[in-house]
Amino acid sequence: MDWIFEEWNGNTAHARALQQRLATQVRIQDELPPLRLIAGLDVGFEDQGRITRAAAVLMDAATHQPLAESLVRMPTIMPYIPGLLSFRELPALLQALSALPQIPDLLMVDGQGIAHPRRLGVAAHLGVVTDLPCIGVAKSRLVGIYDPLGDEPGDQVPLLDSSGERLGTVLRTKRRCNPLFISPGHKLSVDTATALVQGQVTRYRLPEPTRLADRLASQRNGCQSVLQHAI
DNA sequence: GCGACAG
DNA sequence: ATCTTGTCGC
Repeated sequence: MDWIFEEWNGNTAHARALQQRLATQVRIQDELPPLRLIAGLDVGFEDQGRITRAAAVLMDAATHQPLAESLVRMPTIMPYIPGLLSFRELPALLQALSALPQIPDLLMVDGQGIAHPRRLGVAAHLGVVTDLPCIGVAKSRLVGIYDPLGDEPGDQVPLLDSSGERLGTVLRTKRRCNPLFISPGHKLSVDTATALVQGQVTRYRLPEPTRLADRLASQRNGCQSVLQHAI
């Protein structure tokens, strides 16, 4: 259990088995408590990947304004392996989340939710571990099939399992930009997750929470605060 | 066996 | 993800 957060022992079979057990705890539901605070989360790297940086940005859900932010750095514990991303990023993400001054009502993570080979993408894993509503906002596809989608912002098509099961939504948020792959991580449904993401999109491809977290976690353009009054 | 493959 | 300049288009 904790072995994977300590020192990566190369046992991918064990990691996959753990994912299958945790996927059992993912809850997909329509009801969602009133939300005032959303946290956007993302991870970046420094020193050629040896250092992992995780950023969390606390947002006012209604105004899209950042209220607080946190940035943590720690040694990278394992390499990137498709399907096992959460084990690589979760430790840092949990630290960044706990460093926020308040507990958010909803999390939006850069990566997949249940649109994953074993239904436990990083957003689903983080949701189960924290027991908070969580949405996966990925910039590209890991699994699933989908039909071509329109060019207008708001256009969307379902992301399906090979057996036709609904995994998420392929959503166009901006013209001439590749679509986003939205999937529930925990405590919400595909439709709720999609609507909530759309509600946080302004003029950019990414919804504000993950857009700001991405900006903060990224090594490029230095480590700038995303808080307005901080400039 | 061959390709696909979040970040 | 990250290494990197200019460049095409709104």
